[in-house]
Amino acid sequence: MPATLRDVAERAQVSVRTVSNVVSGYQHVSERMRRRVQAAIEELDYRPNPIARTLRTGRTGVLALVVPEIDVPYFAELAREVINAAAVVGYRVMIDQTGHDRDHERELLTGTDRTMLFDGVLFSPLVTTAELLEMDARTSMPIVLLGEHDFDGRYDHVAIDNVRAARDATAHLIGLGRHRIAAIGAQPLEDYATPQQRTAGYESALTEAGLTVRPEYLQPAAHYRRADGYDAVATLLALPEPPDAIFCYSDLLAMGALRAVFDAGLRVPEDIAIIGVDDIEEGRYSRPSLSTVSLDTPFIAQHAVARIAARIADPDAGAVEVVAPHAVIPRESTLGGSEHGARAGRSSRRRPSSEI
Amino acid sequence: MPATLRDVAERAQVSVRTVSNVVSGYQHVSERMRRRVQAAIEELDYRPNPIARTLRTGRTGVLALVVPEIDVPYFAELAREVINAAAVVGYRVMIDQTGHDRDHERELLTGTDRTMLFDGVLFSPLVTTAELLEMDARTSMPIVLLGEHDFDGRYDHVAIDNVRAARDATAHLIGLGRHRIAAIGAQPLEDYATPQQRTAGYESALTEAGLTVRPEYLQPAAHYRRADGYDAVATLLALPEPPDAIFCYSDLLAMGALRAVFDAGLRVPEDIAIIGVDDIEEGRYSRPSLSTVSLDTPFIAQHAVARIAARIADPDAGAVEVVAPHAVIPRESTLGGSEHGARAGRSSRRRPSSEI
DNA sequence: TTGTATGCGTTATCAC
DNA sequence: GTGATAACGCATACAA
Repeated sequence: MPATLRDVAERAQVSVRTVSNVVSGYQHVSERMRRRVQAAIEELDYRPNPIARTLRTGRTGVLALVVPEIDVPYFAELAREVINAAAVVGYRVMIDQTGHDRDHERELLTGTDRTMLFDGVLFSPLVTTAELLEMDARTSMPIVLLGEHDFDGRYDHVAIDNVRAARDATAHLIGLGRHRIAAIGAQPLEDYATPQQRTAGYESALTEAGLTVRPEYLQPAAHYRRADGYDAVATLLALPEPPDAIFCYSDLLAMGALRAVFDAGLRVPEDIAIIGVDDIEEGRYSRPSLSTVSLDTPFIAQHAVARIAARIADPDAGAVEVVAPHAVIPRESTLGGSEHGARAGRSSRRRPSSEI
Repeated sequence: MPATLRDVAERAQVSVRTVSNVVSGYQHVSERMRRRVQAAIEELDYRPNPIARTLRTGRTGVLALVVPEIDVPYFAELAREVINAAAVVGYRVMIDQTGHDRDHERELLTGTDRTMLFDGVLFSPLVTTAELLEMDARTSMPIVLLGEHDFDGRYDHVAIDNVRAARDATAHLIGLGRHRIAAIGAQPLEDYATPQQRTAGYESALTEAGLTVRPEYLQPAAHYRRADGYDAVATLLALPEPPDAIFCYSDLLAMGALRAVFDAGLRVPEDIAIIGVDDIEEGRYSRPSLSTVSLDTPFIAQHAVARIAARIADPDAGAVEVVAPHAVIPRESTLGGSEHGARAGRSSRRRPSSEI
């Protein structure tokens, strides 16, 4: 049976009020009292009950980070940074995995969920813009959206300029002299914002360069995992005129694509150049190392935590949008080279800037 | 202001007791009452406060999963499975990242941590056996150890037979006809159990095969990340007589090793065969695909959750040890082949068995 | 500066 | 089957 505040008070011959003051570091406590209480606390091995404290104060000190799948490296790396950033300002993080389940996502946002014990949620959503806007923003808890863009300003979010990122990636491929440029990751049946924006950027880069947009080069991917990238490449290679470059909407898709091209007996980048998005660590060690668009994950994490803390402090403040920088990182999968050991692209993590 | 039980009671003209009964699905409630209460609940959009419930019942419904780094794929994949397994039995999971900080680990175990709001912890430890045993098991919360072995039976744990796994991996390399077999991942300065056990297995396999154990072939690795594997290989290749095979204590080390061998202008497996441990998805797509010892992560997750649930239900029950099966999965990094497209080793996840 | 008393929203123990 | 009421452990308004 753990000791309570009252136990300590009895032991130290003081009131619970005083003990509480000591525990929460209240200023106006005499040194004598403080020592007496402190002694009792240690003798009884007293530790405050966070649940009771929360019931009283209404704050849990816990943030939720909601991601589709925690074992997708980008989300895992994001989670790592978020946990660290949150710790700095005294928050713990609870990771929630939606598994692409839209009901689960909605439940979290609307607060229907019964086990809602966090002060705010950092949400890396799949749910559509439309659905989010449908929700009554008043009743739901503090939310910061991650990675999305183009909301109407009702929610805080730390966004990526998806359109520009996609355009930059595609432009990089065009700059290499490629003309048959495919894209993997579109999701025509759903109205998720991110893939749509990336497709828009991809197409605008082609158009700007005077290249025609070929529908058969726009390969959908159910999820953004390696197997999806692998399968998409198989489809592309079966085309009468296969692409000579592929822009993958995620690095993980690209890892699958890399292997698929290899399994087809072709070379990267000689036959097909490949670029991804995310700059996960895996891509710095793969063969060939993966060209990518780096998203500044520490930046995203820090700003997300700062935003949610501000939102919790003042629920009525206006929504803020922060755009995280991105940068094209060319490596072997587009530049080639290093066919035996340049240790290319293994540089440690840089701070990406917005410039390409 | 969210509605409370009392609000609902007033609205429905019943006592709070009755409302509580309806909410928690109590049996003996008349149909008429139930409907009346249900209506009031919906009208007021009432949702029970989990904090208050927890204060009363003493149970949070939350488990902590403690791992060194969430962005290490093995832990991310484990986390995914644990979250899923926990959801089945009605638990949520809070992921805690210790960042290799032993104080942090100890704090979690001894319950010094102030924000302790979970019913039990699944612990994938770095902390030593000795330190764990020092702690007073009575005062700490329900714990299940993951991946460790050879405790004295005071803690539940879901273990891997690390010695055998390492021996099997090494034996696989020996079976290929390799004689200069190195190992990466030892940590001579610390007394972590896992690396010690793997080293023991590695050495016993060599000895059994009549090969000499060469100290210079036992490469330490500070952590188990790609960069550590990369650097260790550099050291091994500088040896007067470099190895012709390497057993890496984790797949992630192996991914770094693969790239390092390539950067040195050598081939895997022709010049150096490589095998890892964990069977992370990344290794099924790498070039060459990675031979590994598969640990049955779903098995580990399910048993861990079952154990912790049992422990929570009966804190005084005897400690139980479960040993998860493992299996050597040979792929291109030891077998070779597929130098242009066999799609080898891309089979979907099997249930590994203990047989090699 | 410290003590007393009330309430946070539930569940559970009694009665009826 | 349902109603009143006492905890759960803490923080704080109000008194002293």
